[in-house]
Order: sequence, then structure tokens, then C-alpha cells
Amino acid sequence: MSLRHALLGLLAQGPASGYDLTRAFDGGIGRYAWQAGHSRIYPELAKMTEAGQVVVDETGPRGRKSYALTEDGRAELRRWMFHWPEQATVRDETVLRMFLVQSLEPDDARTLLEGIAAHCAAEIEELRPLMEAEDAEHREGDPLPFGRLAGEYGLRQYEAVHGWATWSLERLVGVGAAR
Amino acid sequence: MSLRHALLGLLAQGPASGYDLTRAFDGGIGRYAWQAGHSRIYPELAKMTEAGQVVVDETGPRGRKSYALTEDGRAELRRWMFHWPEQATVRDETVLRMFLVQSLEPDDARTLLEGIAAHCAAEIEELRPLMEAEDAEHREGDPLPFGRLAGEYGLRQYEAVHGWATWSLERLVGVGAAR
DNA sequence: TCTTGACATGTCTGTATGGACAGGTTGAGG
DNA sequence: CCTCAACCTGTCCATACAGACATGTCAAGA
Repeated sequence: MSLRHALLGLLAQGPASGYDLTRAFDGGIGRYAWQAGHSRIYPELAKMTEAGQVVVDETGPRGRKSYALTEDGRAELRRWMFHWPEQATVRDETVLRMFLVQSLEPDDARTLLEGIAAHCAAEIEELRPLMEAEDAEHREGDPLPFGRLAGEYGLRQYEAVHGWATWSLERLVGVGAAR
Repeated sequence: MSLRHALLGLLAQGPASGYDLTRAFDGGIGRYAWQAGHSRIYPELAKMTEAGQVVVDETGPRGRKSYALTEDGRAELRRWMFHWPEQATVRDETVLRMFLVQSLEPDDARTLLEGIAAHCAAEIEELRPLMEAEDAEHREGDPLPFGRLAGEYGLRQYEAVHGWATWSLERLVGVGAAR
């Protein structure tokens, strides 16, 4: 039911339509945390409405329906945020690839790790200026822009992977060189 | 089809039964990368056999069937490892919670971040000695134990999250204190 | 006026998946 | 000899999900 909580969390920022929420999943949340297409989002919003966690607070042009969180919805979000299961759902293709690097021939592993390192470096160069621009606009005392923490998470994530790939390359050198 | 590639990657380490593979998912790979239960693994192994990517190389007691990678299977694994889709599958409940921290009241957010930081610190203290023990046993020139790179990844991951949570707490202090 | 792209909501089908259901074997220790 | 835990393989069902299919509106610019 994580999709439901993702939607509750996004709606906690303010009312949004199914379309808006679908767009949100194109951004950082869909890239790093949880994917969802509109074909899942619309039915889920319907079920959440039935469950009393959201309401249609406004309709707009083109049949637009704007959803807002109810008290029940906010309570459920809070409950979920504080209730960590022992085994959280995880299914991450990128991390899986990292786990399986050692299944490749040493030469292939090295090539792949070099690719990962380069890719991370490129992402970092793209993300860092965005974060710095946000910080420059930010005034003392204002709430942080939504996604600032998430963006920082993504950045640190890439830095960690970059460091890992570099470290792994060093560790593999001995094996490959001895070939 | 990532489950298939996870299985191919695990089998690249050597033959294993469905039961062995199920156990493997209880470890790091299932915790950080990809979850799978035996009810998915057995049917998938059957399909992979049909596709010629694995073969039953040996039967043992209790109906045990040991699967081994074929050349086709190894080729498919390699192909997949080098073929990165623009948008990789990701569905990670833990990361989702991090994205949604800003949806909470500042006080709740602070409590949660403190919990995350403490949790990460505990995991780091558990993982680091394991890695150090493996390194102490490791001799120059030997191949790294399977999972050493993955373990290092997990460790660096926790360190990154810990750093992020600490940083986030600092950034939120202004908001909370001004309340 | 026309066309195009963005806005907007939905359904349907095949596959993925988790959790329950189901059943049988073997070895070690009491 | 017995029992129990670990070993071992499977199926079934309800739900989750991705991607295709389907439909229609509105605003801006040519």
C-alpha cells in the first residue's frame, strides 16, 4: 500500500489532481523512491476517496478533479511515517546491478564500474547546481522548498555510489592485473 | 524481468537449488536490492529452464534440484548488466519515507529524522565489523568474497543516509525553533 | 479557422508478486 | 525409536502494476 502513502504525502503539500500527481512521479520521487503511472493513480485515488482519506475539494476545466487530504488521511500518513516494518519493500534495479557486479568476468566488472562512476559524476554535476540555486534563493526562517531534502538525498546518494564504484575498482585491480 | 536477472546473477556464483536461492534473498540482496519469495522463484526457474538459460545439473535428497547457468544464461546476464534503461525500476519504501519527511509537521519531522539517524548509526556499527573481519581474512590476489562489494555498498549507503538525516535536522532547526 | 500540444480522466489485459495453502524428506539429538 | 527442525518443492488466489487502449477539452499560435 505504499502508493497510497506516497499519494497522501504528496497531497499533504496541498491539493492536487490525478494529473498533477502523475507529473510528480516523473520527478525525483519516481526516480529514486516509488514509481507510479496514471493507470494506478486514478483507481487508487478513487479507493482513497471511498476510505475517507481524501476528498474532491474542487473541480476545474477538462473534468479536472482536485483532491485534498482529510484529517483521516493526514493521520494515516503520520501513522505510516512512524511505523517502520522490519522488512520494508525494496525493489531497485540499479542496486541489484551493483549486487551482481561480482558475477561478471573481472574485465567486464571493471568496465561496468567505470561506467557507473562516470554516470554518477555526471548526475552530481547536474544536481549540485540545482541545489545550490535553491539554497541561494532561500531566506533564513522560510520553510525549505518541498523536495529540498529529497534532492539533497539524491545528491548524497550519487556521491556515495560514486565513492563505492571507485573503491570497488581499486579492490578489483589486484584480481584483474593478475589475470 | 529483474527477478530473472537476479537469479542469473546468483547462479553465476555457482549452481544452487530453489531453496538456496530463496535463502539468498533473506540476505543483503533481499534487503537492499530485490525481494523475492520462493513462490516466485520456483516458477521463474521453471520458465528459465524452458528458455534454456539454466539447466538442472544435479538432483539431491528431498527432491532437491540444483540449477546451473547455461552459456545462454550467462550471455543474457551480461547483456542485462550492460544495458541500462533510461528509467530503471525502483520501488523503495525507505526512500519514499525520506521523500515525504517534509510532509510532516516540523516537530514530527525532527523526531523522525532523529530516529533515522539513530537507526543508521546502529546498522553501521553492525556492518562495519563484518566488513573488517572479511578484509582481515582476505589475502592479496584472492578474489573478493561474493557480497563484499555489496556489503560495502550497504555500509556506504547507511553512512550517506546518516549524513543526510543529520544535515536535514540542521536545516529544519530554524523552522522548528521559530514556531 | 485550424492544428497541435498540453491538460485531463479513465479502463483493460497480461504479468508480477506476496502470503497462504499443501505436502513430503532427511538428519541429528534425545 | 522418535521427534523436531531444517530441508525442499510446489500451487493458488487476491492484489499490484505497466503499458496499451480509449476519449475528450482547452489555449495558443499559425
